[in-house]
Amino acid sequence: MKIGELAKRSGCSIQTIRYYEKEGLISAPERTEGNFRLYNSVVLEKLSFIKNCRALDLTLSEIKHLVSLQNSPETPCEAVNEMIDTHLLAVESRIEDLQKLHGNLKQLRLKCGNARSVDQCGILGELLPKPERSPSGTRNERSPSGTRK
Amino acid sequence: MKIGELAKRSGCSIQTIRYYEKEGLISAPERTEGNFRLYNSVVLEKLSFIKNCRALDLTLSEIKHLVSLQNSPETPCEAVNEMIDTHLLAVESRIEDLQKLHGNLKQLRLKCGNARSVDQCGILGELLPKPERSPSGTRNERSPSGTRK
DNA sequence: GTAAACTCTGTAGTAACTATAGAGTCAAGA
DNA sequence: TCTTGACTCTATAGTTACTACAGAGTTTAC
Ligand SMILES: [Zn+2]
Ligand SMILES: [Zn+2]
Ligand SMILES: [Zn+2]
Ligand SMILES: [Zn+2]
Repeated sequence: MKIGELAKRSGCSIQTIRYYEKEGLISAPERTEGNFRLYNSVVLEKLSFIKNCRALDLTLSEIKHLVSLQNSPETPCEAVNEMIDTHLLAVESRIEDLQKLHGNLKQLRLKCGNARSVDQCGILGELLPKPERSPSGTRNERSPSGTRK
Repeated sequence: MKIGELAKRSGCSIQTIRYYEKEGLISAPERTEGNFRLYNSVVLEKLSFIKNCRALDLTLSEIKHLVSLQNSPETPCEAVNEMIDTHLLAVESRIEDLQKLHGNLKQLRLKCGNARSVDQCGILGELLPKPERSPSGTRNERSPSGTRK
């Protein structure tokens, strides 16, 4: 099986397969005389494993870690559980962030009806820095919520 | 005000400020004789606007678009509303994806108690490709759910 | 024999920064 | 005045997980 067929059968692109090889997620296969990669069906399972992990948003480095664990089958699997737990926490916190963001966007959207001109746009107005409205006692330390991923 | 002070006052890092300048989000300021950037307080407002937008996860290119809209204040602000609406949809869909992911991870986590060895780990077992269990009628087209951002 | 289809390596691009390296500028103290 | 330290400059590389070439070589079919 050459790389093109493997790509079709695995659902990974040719470049992705070569990339995984370069990153050490799958081992370098034999080559034909003409230097073409030659795969057997075992690599299909490895790619499937990787795809399953990627579908859970595990990073390649985490997957690499899991692969290396599989190569020492007698060690305890605690590390696996921890990785999933850590991941769960990250996903949960990301969801919370996005929900806050969603609320902010919803609220912002309400600030403007249609058909105004840009300088009267309620949304743009809201995004501008708050004018220092009160002459006595400045308190302006609020930084807008928001997170990245 | 030199760039260091601007960084402190705006909450953006020095490199970020220079990056925004390179990307055309803020205009290039005057320079001192020694070639140091010299800012006035107007740029503080621009940076604040950008930060507010970034907190809503608007991309730099979207922000650039908003900035350019601000420079033609008489055009209708429809485009602003559309941008926010599009954004809302993207955030909502991302949240849904993550909630699915979260469910999958939770379920996966249940597959393994502690203190097993790697080759008996329920989690790793679950991540491996499903063995073609039934001898009659192969049906294995299920691709695992999951999304990226 | 030749054209099409395939594969190879290596490089650059993506988003929004961050982190250097190596050089120049400026203010204050000895 | 010299020097030290803090600051700034540009340019470049790194981050993540790929994708998309360019330019070359290989294989297959007609
Ligand atoms: Zn993780
Ligand atoms: Zn509007
Ligand atoms: Zn957007
Ligand atoms: Zn386990």
